[in-house]
Amino acid sequence: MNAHASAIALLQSRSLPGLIQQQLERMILDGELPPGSQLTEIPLAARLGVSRGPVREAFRGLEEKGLVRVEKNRGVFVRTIAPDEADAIYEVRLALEELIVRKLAAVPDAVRAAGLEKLLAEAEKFAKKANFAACHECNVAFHDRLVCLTGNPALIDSYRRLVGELSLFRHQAHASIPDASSLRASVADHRAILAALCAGERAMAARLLRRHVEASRKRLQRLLKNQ
Amino acid sequence: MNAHASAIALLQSRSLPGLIQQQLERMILDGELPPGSQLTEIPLAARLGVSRGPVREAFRGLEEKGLVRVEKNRGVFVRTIAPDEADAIYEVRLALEELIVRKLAAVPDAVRAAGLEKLLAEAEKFAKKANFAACHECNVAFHDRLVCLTGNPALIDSYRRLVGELSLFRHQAHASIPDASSLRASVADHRAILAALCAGERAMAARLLRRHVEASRKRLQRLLKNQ
DNA sequence: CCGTTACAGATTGTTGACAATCTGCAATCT
DNA sequence: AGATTGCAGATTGTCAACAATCTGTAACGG
Repeated sequence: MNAHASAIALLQSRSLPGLIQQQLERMILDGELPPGSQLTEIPLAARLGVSRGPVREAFRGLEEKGLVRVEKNRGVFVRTIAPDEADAIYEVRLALEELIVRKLAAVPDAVRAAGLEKLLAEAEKFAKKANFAACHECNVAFHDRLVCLTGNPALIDSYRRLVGELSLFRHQAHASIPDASSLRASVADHRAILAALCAGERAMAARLLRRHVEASRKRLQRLLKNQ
Repeated sequence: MNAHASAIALLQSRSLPGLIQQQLERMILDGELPPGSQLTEIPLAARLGVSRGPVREAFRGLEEKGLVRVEKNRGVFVRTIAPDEADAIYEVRLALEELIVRKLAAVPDAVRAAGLEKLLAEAEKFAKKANFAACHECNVAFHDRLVCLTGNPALIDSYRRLVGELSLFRHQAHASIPDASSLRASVADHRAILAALCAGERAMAARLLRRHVEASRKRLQRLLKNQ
């Protein structure tokens, strides 16, 4: 009965275009559909076993979300992001991250109760095992957990959108997963940030986070220049 | 020929769903379609002289933009925003505004060259003439011009989205246009902020802006409690 | 009299078909 | 040979029809 209830809830909550959009979004963010590649309606609809209508509706949602670019009478393409744009996105992200730590440093108990150390421990485990994809996933999840802890829906939405676009840029730079040393540095940064937050040291947490984000930005920009 | 060229450009650039979305967006932000009201496909399609398909696509875009809420098999409704949510939105907006002034205070020449005084003078003129709708429009335009001056597309997008949602909340509170004294206070605030920006006084501009946004937030929250 | 159920109208969800547009290739002309 | 034109195939844009779902109403039974 529990399974039934959840199935019913799934059918009621998400419409078909919504599910298609979610699926495509995952594929784009995972890099299965690389930036610049075209999404053609007919093969996609056939592969998903639906008609073109719902697929087109999903496209509109993805466009508004900034993940695809629609060219009239030509087709829809996974969005490409110029280095300047990526820089601009990083700038906004930094402002939001500062808001996040400002809010979280005010509620250290909530941060401690969130069990973020476990996530970091997992990241370290993956790094040791050289499972860099999983490690990177943990690192992304860390930031997402932080923003979710703020409980501010507008902040969560805005932040996730930016992170998604940056993920796109990372794929475009053919660096879907950062290299091992970058990953380890990130995990260490996260540990320091978490410690500062749990101690309620707002200024320290903000400084660490700024350095953390800036380092990530520079790494990616340098990578793109070389390539 | 120039007219022809622009007509062609219009047809090429914007698709039919895009135009419908733009039109609906305007109507929602102008308060013609109040929060909570339903958008039914058939009458809308009939009124615009198109079929339901493009209208549905426009709905998806509006949903992703946070302007409507889609309930499966029930319909789409102009989004309503709870006071808590509005507060949360204000919080993010403030963080973005701080980024805006930080950036603009670094380029006072560009700010001076933007001709914002003219906009403020117009706002004052409208206030004197008791044309409060036009005055409010100028005030909104002032903020929009500021964010555009940053030249950061991600910042512009994020900011506009928040402002749109706040506009929705204002309509919902039956305060589509602030009262006369609020408007005049806003114009005065804008003058002070502009002066600080032109002088490159970053800290002063940030302080003024924070007070300005906070005042606006409190005004709206109080209004909603009374009503 | 109140709650339940069956039904009719209306609205949304999805589909397949048709029209308009684009793309690549081959034939033609200079 | 190189550029231009015309055409066939493929893809997108739009539409109208059909199926599924919801809403309000009226009949029915307790």
